[in-house]
Amino acid sequence: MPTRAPQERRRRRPTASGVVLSKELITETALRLIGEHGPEALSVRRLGAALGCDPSALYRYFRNTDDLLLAIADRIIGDTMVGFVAGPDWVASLRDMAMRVRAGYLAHPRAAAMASFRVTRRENEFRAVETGVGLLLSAGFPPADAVRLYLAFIDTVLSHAALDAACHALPREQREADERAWTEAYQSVDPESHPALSEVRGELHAMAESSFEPAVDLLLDALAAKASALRPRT
Amino acid sequence: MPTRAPQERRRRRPTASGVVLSKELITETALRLIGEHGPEALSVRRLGAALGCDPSALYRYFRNTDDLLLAIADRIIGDTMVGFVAGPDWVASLRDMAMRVRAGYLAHPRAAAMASFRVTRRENEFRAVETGVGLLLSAGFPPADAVRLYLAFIDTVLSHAALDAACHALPREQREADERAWTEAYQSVDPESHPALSEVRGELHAMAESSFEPAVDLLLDALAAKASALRPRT
DNA sequence: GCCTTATGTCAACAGGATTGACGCAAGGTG
DNA sequence: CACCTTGCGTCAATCCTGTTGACATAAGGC
Repeated sequence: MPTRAPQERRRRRPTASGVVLSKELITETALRLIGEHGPEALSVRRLGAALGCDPSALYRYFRNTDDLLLAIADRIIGDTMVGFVAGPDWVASLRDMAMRVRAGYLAHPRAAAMASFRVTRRENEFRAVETGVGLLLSAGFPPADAVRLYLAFIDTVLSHAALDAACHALPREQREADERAWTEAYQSVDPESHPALSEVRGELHAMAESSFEPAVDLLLDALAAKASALRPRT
Repeated sequence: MPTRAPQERRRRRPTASGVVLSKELITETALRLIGEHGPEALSVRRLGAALGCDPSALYRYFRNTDDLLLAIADRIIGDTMVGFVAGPDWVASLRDMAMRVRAGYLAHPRAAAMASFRVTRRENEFRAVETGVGLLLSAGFPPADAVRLYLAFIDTVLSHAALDAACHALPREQREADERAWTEAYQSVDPESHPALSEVRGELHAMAESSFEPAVDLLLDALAAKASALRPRT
């Protein structure tokens, strides 16, 4: 008879409220907590209460809160990349990756704001790096360039996604006030002291929109140009 | 006799240690504290200790710690763009702007990390938009494009700077652990399941570095290419 | 059925932000 | 010069936070 894997062998004693804890249940609950009540709602005490266990029980599963945070971040990465398959067109595939990451962050705006700049060192991040670097290698970049360019790409994607997520996490009134600023406050600039702003006055409303797609497309343009410089004729 | 401005009229009683408090002294001390002892050294208690006053005295000057943080952020923005003048080369000028923003954020990472996603709508932001849009107009872009492209540019700069700042704001152990991950944990990948990672193994240390300059340069490359497509021969 | 040990619980600690009451002294006023 | 208002520094208290060590108990292999 096959012995079960060690991590499945672990005994899971139910808590006082009858729940059986697991890493998965904890990260899920944490994500739900953040989504419902904001990032400041995430504390070991509140998480324990939401799970129906003593706060200190969490330390049997995560070394500390940072460890928990990384697990949450990795779960978001995993969710966003579910069902993704790299196609033959590396630029289109990277673009698909970018749009997925953004969608994943927008689905959990508040968690994204906390975790977007961390290296999770976990399986899902592993796979994302593998995929992205693989695409750049397939484009013909040598390893050193593939790594550097992937980093520039993914950081742009992650940080822009975090920016979008942060905006979505703002209270509605504040977000609308920020948007109105571009179409109202900025309209009455003095042409003398601010000639450029005055000249583009009619277009400033575009500043209220997300720059995610333009920025990613500019970056992909630059990558494509670099790649075709590598192989002048294909 | 001219009456002094209300804010100058305020009485400033010296603290027990003889210091006379002010908004300026408090923000300066907070920045010094962060610079000397790391970002986690900023707490009301420690700030009070550094100033030689009771922690609660700070609440006479700032509504709460968030208010204090915004004051600090505003000071950083001001410092960042001091002395900047746009030159004739629009690409170089945008690059200069980018590097200044980053330097300003990195000098005070924690404050930057917390405030970088907000729209200030104050004079400094005003001037930055004026300058940046003006540079793109001078490059020959029509108003609508100048606005959209400036947005993509500045968001990339701001969000990458925030990303860098956020990494620098991490406690040292966490940051070092994140960096080590690329040279250690990621080294032992299975070549079978992760062929691309395995191929670039020797270059992964680059992932621990900042992608700010590569990303900004890629974006500027793309902008320059777009501009020269506008005016094939100058 | 026993023994090991994983794991949930409890109590405690240090340090965080914030607030309300208190009282000193700074400064305008007469 | 003396008085009175009030700005503001101080103190003490409250309620949070993460984290740890001792303890108890049940799960599961034998």
